[in-house]
Parts: sequence; C-alpha cells; structure tokens
Amino acid sequence: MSQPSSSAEQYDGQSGRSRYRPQEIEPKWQRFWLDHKTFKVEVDLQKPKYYILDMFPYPSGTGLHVGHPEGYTATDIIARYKRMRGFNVLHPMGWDAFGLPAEQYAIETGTHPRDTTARNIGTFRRQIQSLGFSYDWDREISTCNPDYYRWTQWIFLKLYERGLAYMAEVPVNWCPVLGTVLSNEEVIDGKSERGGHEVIRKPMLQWMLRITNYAERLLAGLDQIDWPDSVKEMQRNWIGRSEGARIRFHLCTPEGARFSEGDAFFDVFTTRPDTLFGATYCVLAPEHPLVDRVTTAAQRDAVEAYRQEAARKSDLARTDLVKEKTGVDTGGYVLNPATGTPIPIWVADYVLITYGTGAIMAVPSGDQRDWEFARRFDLPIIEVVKGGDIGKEAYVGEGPHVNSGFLDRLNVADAKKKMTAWLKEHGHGEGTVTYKLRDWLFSRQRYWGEPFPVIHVDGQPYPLSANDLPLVLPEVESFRPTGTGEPPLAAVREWVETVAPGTGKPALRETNTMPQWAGSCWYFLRFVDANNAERPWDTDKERYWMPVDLYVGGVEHAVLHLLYSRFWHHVLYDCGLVSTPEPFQRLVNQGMILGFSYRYYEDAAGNCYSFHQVQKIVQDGAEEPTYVLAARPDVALTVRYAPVEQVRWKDEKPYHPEEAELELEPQQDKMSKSRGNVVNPDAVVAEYGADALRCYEMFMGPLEQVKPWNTRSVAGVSRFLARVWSLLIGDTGEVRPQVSDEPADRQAHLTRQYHKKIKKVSEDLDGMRFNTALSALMEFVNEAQKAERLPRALAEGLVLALAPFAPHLAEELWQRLGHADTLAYAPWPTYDPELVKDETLTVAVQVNGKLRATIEIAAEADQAATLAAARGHEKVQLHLEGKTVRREVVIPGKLVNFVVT
RNA sequence: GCCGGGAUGGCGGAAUAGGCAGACGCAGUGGACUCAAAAUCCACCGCCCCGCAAAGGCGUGCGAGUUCGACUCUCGCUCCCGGCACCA
Repeated sequence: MSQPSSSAEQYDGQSGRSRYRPQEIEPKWQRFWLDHKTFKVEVDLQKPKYYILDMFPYPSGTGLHVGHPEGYTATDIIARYKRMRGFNVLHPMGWDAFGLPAEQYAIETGTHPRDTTARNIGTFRRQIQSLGFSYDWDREISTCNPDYYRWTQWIFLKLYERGLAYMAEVPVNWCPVLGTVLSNEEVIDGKSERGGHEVIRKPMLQWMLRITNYAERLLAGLDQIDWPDSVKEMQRNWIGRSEGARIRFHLCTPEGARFSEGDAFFDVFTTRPDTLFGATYCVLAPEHPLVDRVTTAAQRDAVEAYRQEAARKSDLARTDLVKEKTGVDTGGYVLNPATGTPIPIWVADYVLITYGTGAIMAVPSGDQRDWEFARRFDLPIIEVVKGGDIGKEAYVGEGPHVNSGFLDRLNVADAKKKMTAWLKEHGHGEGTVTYKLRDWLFSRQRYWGEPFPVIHVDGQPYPLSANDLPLVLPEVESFRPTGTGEPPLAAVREWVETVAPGTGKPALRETNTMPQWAGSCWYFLRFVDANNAERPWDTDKERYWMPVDLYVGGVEHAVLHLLYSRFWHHVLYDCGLVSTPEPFQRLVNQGMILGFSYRYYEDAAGNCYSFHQVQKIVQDGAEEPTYVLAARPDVALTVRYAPVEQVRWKDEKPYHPEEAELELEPQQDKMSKSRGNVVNPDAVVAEYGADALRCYEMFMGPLEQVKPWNTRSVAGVSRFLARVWSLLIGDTGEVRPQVSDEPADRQAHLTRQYHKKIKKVSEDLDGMRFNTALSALMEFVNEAQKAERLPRALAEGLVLALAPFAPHLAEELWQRLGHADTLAYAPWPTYDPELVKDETLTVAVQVNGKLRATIEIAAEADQAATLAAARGHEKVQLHLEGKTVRREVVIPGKLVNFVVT
C-alpha cells in the first residue's frame, strides 16, 4: 500500500508557516481509505473477530444531525482500536430505506420514492464519509434494493412455513388523511405520529406475526445478553408476563340456577386466584363477545349506549384522563365457583379486551380498581385477606385468609397454590400465564415497502416459491392510497391479477406491503455476506461473525426494533439458519445531544415579550404548560424561538435578533427545526474539521448521557488537535528537531507520564470512557509541550493512541514521521507496568478527618516512616499541639489521619 | 401511579474496593508577543470572611444515619429526564 504524498500543500505561502489544516488533510485521507479499501474485511480464522454495528439509519431528507455522529464516532473509535489490537473487525453501514416519508413526498410531488431515497442515501453517504468512519463500504446495503428484499421475503416464507404468519380480521388504526393503517407505535394520543392526523379504528384483514409464541424465550434470552438494565426492563414490561389462573364462570339466573347450554360461560384471568371467595361481581370489556348474550332486556339500551360511548372513547385514545370508573350492569349473573352464589356481571371500560380474556372477576377488597368501582356502584366488598382496612382502600398485602372456606388462615402464596389445585381438580380452571405482548400487525397499506410473496386463490393465501423471489414492486401511476383502505398496489390490476402456479387458477397478489421494521430485523445478518446472490448469507460466515459484539444506537429503539429483531433471530435459530439465539451480545445506548434554544413569547396581536414578563401555568393532566402575561393573566401567549445563529449577545445574555431589549430565555431542548437549534455536522466539519467534531462529541461527557451541544467547546478540542500538530511539526512542515531519535530515558518524567497515559487511554477505551481517554491524551500533550525533547518512540505512541479519535490527523502525522503504511493496522502502543508506578507518593495528612497538609514520601516508605513524616509536618504539629492522639489511621500511599481530642 | 436514570463551580464534566472534591476542556481575568488585531504562549480562576495575603470557615439537590473519614454506603424526602400508563 503506498500513500499519497505529503507535499507543499500544507505549506502556508503567506506566513511561511505550516499549520494544522483539517480541510486539507481530511479529504486526502478519506480518499486514500476509499481508494485502498483500507477497511475491507474477509473471514480470517487466524484472527479473533469483532462485529461492531451502528443502528441502521433511515436516510431522511434533512440529512445528518449531530446526534448521528455521536454513536458512529463511538463505534468507529472502538473499531479502529480493536483493529490495532489485532482483531478482525466487521464494521458495516447501510440504509433502512423503505418508509413513509419518501412515500408522502411522492404523493405530494409525484417523485418516485426510489429517486427520493437514492438522493437521500447519497447525502447520508457523503456526510458519513466526510467524518472519516472506517466502514467496509463493499458491504453497503439498502433494504429497498430487490437484491436485499428478496431475502426479507424469503424470511417471511420461513415464518409462514412455521405457522408464525397468519391473516386475521383485526381492528386497526386507520388514518383517513394518510390513507393508511398505522401501527400502535405510530399513533400518539389518538393522532398519527407523523402529521398529527386523526386516527380511527377500523376492522381489516391483516397479516399478523405470532411473536407471542416466543414471549417466554424472548424473556429468558434477556438474561444471556449484556444490555443496559433499563432496556431489559422495558422489554420485560413490554412482554408483561404474569402468572395466575384461568377461572371459568358459568352463567346463571339471578337465583343461581345454572344455564344448561354448553357455551354459557366465560373465562377470566387473575393473578390472585386465592381471592376468589371475595369475588363479588364480574366485569366484561365492552367489546367482549358475550356482552349481548348476558344482557337482560331491561338493561339492553343502557349497555348498548355504554358500548358505543366506549368505542368512541378509544378513538380519542386516552386523552380523556378521567380517573372515575364508569360501567353498566348487564342484568346477567354468573356463579362464583368457590362460593356457589350468583354474582352480577357488569360492563366497564377499565377492563381491556386486549389483555387476558377480556373479562375479570372483581375482588374489591383486594384490588384498588375493583374497590373504586364497587364503591361507585354500591357493590359488596368482602374481606378475604386480613391486614388492611377495606373501608378505606383495597388491601393487596400479605396476611392470613378469612371468609375463604378451605383457604382460611393460609398465607397468600400457599392459598394461591391450593386454590389453583382446587380449580383444576373440580374443573373450574387451571394455573396459566398471560402476556401483555400482542401479536405483531405486519401489514401496511403502502406502496414503499416489501411486497408479500403471497397470492390469494379462492380467498385462501398461498405462499410463492422461494425460486420466484424477489417479487419486485411494480411501477404505479399514483402513489396515493386508493382511499378505501386498499393499498396503492391494488390499483395495478395487471400485477395483481395472476394465475396460481401449477393449477393455473386465477389468483390475486397480496397488495399490502411489509412494515419498515421488516428490513431492519435481519440486516445485521446480510452484512456478514452482503453480496451473496445465492443465499441470504453463507452459514460459515454467519458462524464466524455473529453475534454482533457491540451494538450502539439510540434508546428510542429499546423495545420495538430490538424486540422484533430478536424475535426473527430466534425463529431463524430454530430453522437452523443462524448459530446463536440472540443477535446482539452487547448493547449501548448513546444519550441524546440537546441544543440550546432561545425562547420568547408572542401574543395574538404580535407583541413580543421576554420570559421575565411571563407566567407559566401547568394544569393537572395537561401535557404542555400554557403561558400568560404575568401582569395580565387574560393575555395568552405563544412560545417562539429565535434561531440560534441569529441570537445577539450582550453582557453574556442572549437577545432577540431585532428587538434590542428583548432578552431571550436559554433552554436545552431536543434539536428540532421548529426550535431553530439544529446543528448541522457539515458546518462543523467545514469550520473545525471532522477530527475536531469526532473528538468534541466524545469529549462532551459519557456516551450514554444526555448532554447539550456547545459549539464554543468544539474550538477548544480543535485547539488541542492543533497543539498536537505543532508539537510534532515545525513551521516548515517537517518534523521538529525536538522530536529526537535517541531512545526514551526510562526514568524521565515525560516517559513515566507517557506510560501512565497509555495505560489510562487503553483502559478507558476498553470501558468506552471516551471523554476521560481524551483528557489523558490532553494531559500528555500538555506535559510534552513543556519538555525540551520528545523521544520519537513517545511521539509515535501518542500518534497511535490518538488515531482512533482523530484518524486523519494521526495518519498525516504518521506519514510525516516517515511511515509508508497506513496506521490502521499498526499495533496499539503498550505500556510498561514498572513505569506506571510513582517513585514518590503524595500522602494527605488529616487531623480529625480534615485535610491539614500533604507530604511527599518515597513509594516504598513503610507505615512507620509515613507516620513519622506526617507528624513532622509543621502544620500538622500545629493541629496536634495540646491534644491527645486517640488513633492513627494510615492508608499506605494515600492518607494519614490523626484522631485527637 | 409504576419502572428506569439523574442532580458536583458561571458551563460541559472528573474523582467509586469509602481516603487530597473540582482532573481535562469551555467561558472569564491579568500578562507576554504585536504598530494594532487575530492566532499563539504564560499565570490566575468553587463560595464566604478579608484592604491584600496568611490563617480560618463553608461546600457534591435536601434531612438523618453508619464511619477515624461519605460525591461514593444505608434510610427518608425534593426536583429533573426517559419509558409505560386502568395489564386483572
């Protein structure tokens, strides 16, 4: 590998001085890395592998913001570090390219989503490459490419074969304005996540994936992986396992005579079967199929009215935060299997049709919701566990059972066991487990997604053969949904109408497409063998590279993407197609980068006010506060933002760009266009360079932490890089004479510092503590600047240690130091443990726990010598004078404490 | 309401097997270089008391506790951020 020349381009003709010029060296090295495919990898059984992955970006039209490079820089640093440590590093990048925004843009402008997406990918790629990330670009993939989605369809067929994909008529979130069905995740407060349009519920025949079959394994798998506890906890909550019992209740007359029909019953799920003796009524969800059956003629109108109201309420989602329970008596009765007495059946919307069986047994003494409901409607409350005051609230704690027949005097755990056994024995029910997790609605009424490899013959779905893949998206006249709920693909008759292979019967193609999650559920597998035209991936390559050793991305994917892709991976594992059940061994979430925004307020007439004049009003239950003029609370105000680059500064305070006296209120907010606080990485690169941006993003604070962007601090990091440059390179562009070829003096202060800092940087990189690693490098550079000579070995070690953080600068310096090869695979600098130890130690001397002096002692000084030195210090003597020493605490090499009275 | 995370100078943050709080950087102040400015370099930079300094006192959200010693451990609060919200 030969390198481009480092010539006079660095030489500043005007001042005659060579300076650190990132704008010149960065494109040079980026070109070099691409031209030489420096980061291309293949399977190498001689080397340990390391698979390091960034979460798949969606290439939006707005390009990168400074949040993207945070995670990408972290992974790039680890990738470069691991290469220097001798690992074979797989570090790929690609595009989650299907998705609604390109389709929305197509509807508005007629531009094909393919073209929009290609353009956006171009922008993303250019921006990412301008930051010097060490991706293997030969593995770049895009989910909207038929060579890729062919295999997404292939995996769908695997799911179908295993009975994990099925069609069901389900009420879906239908958004008339977008003309599409949205997933629950895309609906926020009853409005579409994108655009804020109204969403209503509408039944539709949909593809579903049976993720619930894997609930138990998805839960168990969490124990095997190294993820943040908070993310594991979120997944556990999302899966929502609860253990209890299914209990059968038989319909009966008000007098308790059991109906004879075989289907005159419903099941409830309860986690507290031990409280069955306290069940004084049952509640059905409004949507429960048995509601009509149990409702008496007298109650029919009331029940029907309530059901309609409840249906409307769910359309408005949960904006109605009324805490008070509502419900209606159906007039029907069931037998309590434990007591044999009839209890009434009610309908109430606090029971959810989507959880458990959609019906509950209500135990007002043991469940606060049931208690509130019973109080409201004057239903009986019977104590079954002693210990609380059921006149005031439900008691959920531990205690002996009472009023419970054969359970009396038992504790909760034993009573649960005994009741569960009793239920089974008498045919009233059995122990069971329920999950909150629902099956995954996998259809979208959109154009820009993977077509399902399915045809319908006589109303029955049939999968295509794997040989017929990819089933390519046809061209359409219009991207607009048909408006009836039928997807755009339904309009392409010549594509939709086909014949069944074999029988030749007329058939219709499936016109739904897959959701965006589909492509991102397995992309990490395609990366191991991205260009394989025969198979989705080669199993030997999969076995070598998988699992992903380090996966970095935003916490917003904590549940959905990470749960869905784990689900697919478990299925592929069961198919024998992958070698590990879990795809991502270690997960790290980077914290969001906030931007400073500058607020002021405006009234309806267009008058502007500073935050000093404004009062904030937070109403109970309201999500957003409202603002009024402090002097005139009847004047409602709207929040406005001054764009960050237009803010004027006066005496350290921000002011409005036009209104001279209008002081702005600085706030840290999530970056967004509307707040005018978005920082574009292109601008930062243009001014300070990619290395400075990378280093700043790492220097801001711990990776996982939320932190505010401060452009002024970028300049500080940029100065550090310039100091490294001028430490090694003189005015002429040549290596400074101070960088001497004589071997480093082992005893020299600078040598010892060097070994300490290399140790610190190595350990911090292992622990992904990038901010403190950079601090250590800065400290070394500060020391080296003071020294008269810098031995070459130390200079080279510094360059290598800096390389993962500021690779362009490091490559340039490495070249000028006389190396012909890239430093990407140079061995990571080592340290000598002997030189890391201090010769003398600074020991703190305390009297009664207060610091009074510090003393320098030899590293090998024993306890007695330390104590003597401490006593000898004049300040210490001053504080010991006239006192009795009760105790002497000596922590070797650290501290001495005299306890005196 | 529940679950998870957090609170340290003017700002971002350092410091955990309990042992010198404020590393490193930003901002600020003073100085050097310069005709001047920028850049660069040097010094100072938690708060209070104080003419200055020394000496002293106070300081890691609040209140207790354990300990010779607590940013760090225990208990009880407050506030902030993220997630889920009638999950039987």
